[in-house]
Amino acid sequence: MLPLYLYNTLTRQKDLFTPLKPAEVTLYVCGPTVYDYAHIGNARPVVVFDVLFRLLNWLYPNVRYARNITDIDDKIITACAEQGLPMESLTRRFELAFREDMFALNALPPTLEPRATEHLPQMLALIDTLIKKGHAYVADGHVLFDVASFPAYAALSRRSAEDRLAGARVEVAAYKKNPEDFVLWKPSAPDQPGWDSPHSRGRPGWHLECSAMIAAHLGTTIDIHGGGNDLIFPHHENEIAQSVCAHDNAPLARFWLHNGFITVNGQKMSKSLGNFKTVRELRGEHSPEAMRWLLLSAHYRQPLDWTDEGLKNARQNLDKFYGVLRESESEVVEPLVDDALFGALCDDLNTPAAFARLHELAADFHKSSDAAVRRDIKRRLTASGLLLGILQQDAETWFQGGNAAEAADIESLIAQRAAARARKDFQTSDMIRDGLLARGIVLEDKAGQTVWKRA
RNA sequence: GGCCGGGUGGCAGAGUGGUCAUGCAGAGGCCUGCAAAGCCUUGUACGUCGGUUCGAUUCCGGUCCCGGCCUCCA
Repeated sequence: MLPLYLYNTLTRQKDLFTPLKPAEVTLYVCGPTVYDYAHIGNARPVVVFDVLFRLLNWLYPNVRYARNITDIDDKIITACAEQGLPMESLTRRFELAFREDMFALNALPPTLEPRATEHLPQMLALIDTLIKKGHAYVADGHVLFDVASFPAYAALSRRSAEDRLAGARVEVAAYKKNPEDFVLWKPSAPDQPGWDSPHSRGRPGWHLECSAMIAAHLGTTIDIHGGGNDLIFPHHENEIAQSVCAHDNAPLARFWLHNGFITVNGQKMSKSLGNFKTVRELRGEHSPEAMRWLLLSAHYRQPLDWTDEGLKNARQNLDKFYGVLRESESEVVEPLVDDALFGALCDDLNTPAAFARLHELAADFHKSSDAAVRRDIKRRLTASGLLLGILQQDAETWFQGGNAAEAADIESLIAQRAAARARKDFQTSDMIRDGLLARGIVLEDKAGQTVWKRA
């Protein structure tokens, strides 16, 4: 078994990964706040950590992967008020949309998708523990985490207390003992959703659900915690503070992984710039598989620029591999793990290097006329596709799409063209080919057979 | 201001102390009736200034840019 190295934000280096328990891996990734459609930036961690999930599943017999659904949050409350909707109808709708979009991107469902609203008792118990242990205090119906009680605070982001003070720009609420103290529980106005608690009718604070759900489903210390790099501070710091203080200094996670951000045409996505790209909208215009390819075409920690050219490139690349799989398609092959590709993924999920290996395999395929060699390469491509979550479609479906009536028409024209070519009537055969091209159909003559694809 | 990344050939994007990343685009060729696909060939790339070294894009230091976080955010 190849060793897996992962870049750990905690140590700022690639560390050899081994799970706490030999045969089980626990993975938690911060999931969506369900108040709107997922944008392409939301999709990056989903796809990146999906590759990690697939890789871990290959390496370990039991991987438990939890990705939370944040269905209580001030943004949700605002959206509901604006749209006049009950909270649950809004959150369930966008939770479903999220699942559909991520499914389209071929991300495997996590083992668990716990909802915040279904873990109020656990969150309240956690608050209770923190108060009892002297890490939290009640003020004005709020419960606040006492940052001063946790000297190791902000170790993940490596910010000293002075640095944090220097950077603080937020107005300090009067009920806070210290500016950095963060809310574990806050009171709700009568028209806002709330739950009864000893402190007030209110709702959980920002970071609490992750700590509570990790403890409830995965354990006190998990192997890997993932999310976008914007979450390092303060979200993950606060999760750590809550969990570590509640659990007598047991670490929350051993490996912290963070993905980089996406820009669109070189610009940060923002609603004011109007360049906000939702997965839903994009997958109406582009192949979701090409989107996935593009998402994996840069290393996950690097920034990724989302462009039409990148999508076009992704699609062309996929054409190449489906072209290989299309040849001798009737042959069903057993997947065979390619060590070079597997090794690239084991080196901190180096998907660009993995893609380069894919190109090498395709070139070897075309250069060889040996059936055994070609079969071996197909097996490797198939296994690689399984790891990366690509190349899972039927090749003809990839190239031709689903329209059976049109396909029959095209096949009939191809037959007419073949007849014309047989009698060396190239004028007619070229006319048919040009006519198809005008319809966006590209023909390829190979080995006495003509195949077609959509341009 | 503090913390953290990054500056690689026309573009995208890996990586390494001293022979190739890879893909797209471009040029030439092979194959093809012609194409398409594929194959072959082709490009003095590593912000800048110093240092270490036999040798640095790769290590160290300075410097100039760019980006992210510090406030809701994947």
